[in-house]
Amino acid sequence: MTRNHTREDILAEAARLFSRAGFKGTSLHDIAVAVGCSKATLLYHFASKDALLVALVEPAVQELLALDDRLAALVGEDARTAAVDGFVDLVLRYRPQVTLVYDSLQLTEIPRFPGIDAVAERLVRAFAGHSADPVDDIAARVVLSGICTVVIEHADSGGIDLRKALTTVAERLLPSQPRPRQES
Amino acid sequence: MTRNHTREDILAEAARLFSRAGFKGTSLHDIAVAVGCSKATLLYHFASKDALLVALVEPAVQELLALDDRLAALVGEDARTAAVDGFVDLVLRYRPQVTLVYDSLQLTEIPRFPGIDAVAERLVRAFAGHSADPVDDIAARVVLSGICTVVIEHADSGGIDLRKALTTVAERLLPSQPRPRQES
DNA sequence: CTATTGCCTGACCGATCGGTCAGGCATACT
DNA sequence: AGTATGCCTGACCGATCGGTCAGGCAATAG
Repeated sequence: MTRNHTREDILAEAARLFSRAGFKGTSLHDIAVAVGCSKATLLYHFASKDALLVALVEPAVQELLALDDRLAALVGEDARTAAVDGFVDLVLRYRPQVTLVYDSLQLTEIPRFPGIDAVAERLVRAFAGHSADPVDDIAARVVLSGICTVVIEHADSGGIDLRKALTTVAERLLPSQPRPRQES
Repeated sequence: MTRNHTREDILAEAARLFSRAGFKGTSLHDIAVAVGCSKATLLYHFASKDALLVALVEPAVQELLALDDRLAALVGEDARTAAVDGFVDLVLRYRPQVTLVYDSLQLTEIPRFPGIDAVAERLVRAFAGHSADPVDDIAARVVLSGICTVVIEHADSGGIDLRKALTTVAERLLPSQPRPRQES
């Protein structure tokens, strides 16, 4: 009965509040009230506010790293398709975390995961089909970040399948014209 | 000599710091130190921290409203082209402000400008070429927000013309296939 | 000269922040 | 029985937050 469901409650409420008001915009007091426990309890389960943030984002980061591994084994058209599908799926399943990282911290905050920038860069390359054209690179960045923001802001404008719409959009922009495959 | 260049200095430093650490992540003390004046001076020139933010964002909002007016007079292909070109230009010229609004506040903050959401929605419609296809709507949102984020994060990856690349990307995604024009 | 006005400041205020700590209260073990 | 362990808490701490206020210091006006 006195299970450790409190820890999970804290994570859930923190995700909700962080993604709504941002990391700095949410106090430990806010979270404690939402969970229904004391502020000291938060700091019993998590060493600090930063540690809470890390615990929240960590599984999403792990999945991103796993996607990165999967992508490393693929080339050409398969690589881009897997990148788009995998990324859209990941971003949809971890929406609050994406909101958090994308809105609140971005350049600014404390707990940068090591090597995550390199992963993001490889993802961009995969989106661009490893093209050498700088416009393709920009296109990949627009689509990647655009997907994030749309998922964050999407409040269900008509009951369309967001996953399918996003992958369709990505496919429409990224590869369409026949392009000589190059490198890797 | 004792001109009011202090006010402008405050605005410039506030834009710099806000866009780097976010609105809540930047204190009046930080700004005062950067400007080289006292915190009280900030609050002499601006009624509050919020008022400083509003003063900072206001010209960009005015230009966005002006773009909205210009767009209202156009239809069809002209409307979308003007929307893309105008938006890219605006976002490039007001990069710090865009960073601010996009990163720090978004859903959360205080000084929402009235009717700005409607303007953004009309801009999305223009990007979508007023298509009824929900996928076109999603595409427009991806491109619009993607452009914002890319401009924010772009640290000059090779000396390409970012303006031209962005408009090219937008044109590539948005209209390409022949599409029956519908509604004004 | 005095008076007014605009720009600026140090000192201070209450509120809130993240974080610490000693201890309460169960349950489980010996 | 005692005692160890896990979960939780109220009270408190120093730091920092946005904001106020009385006054100083030019320059200009009369």
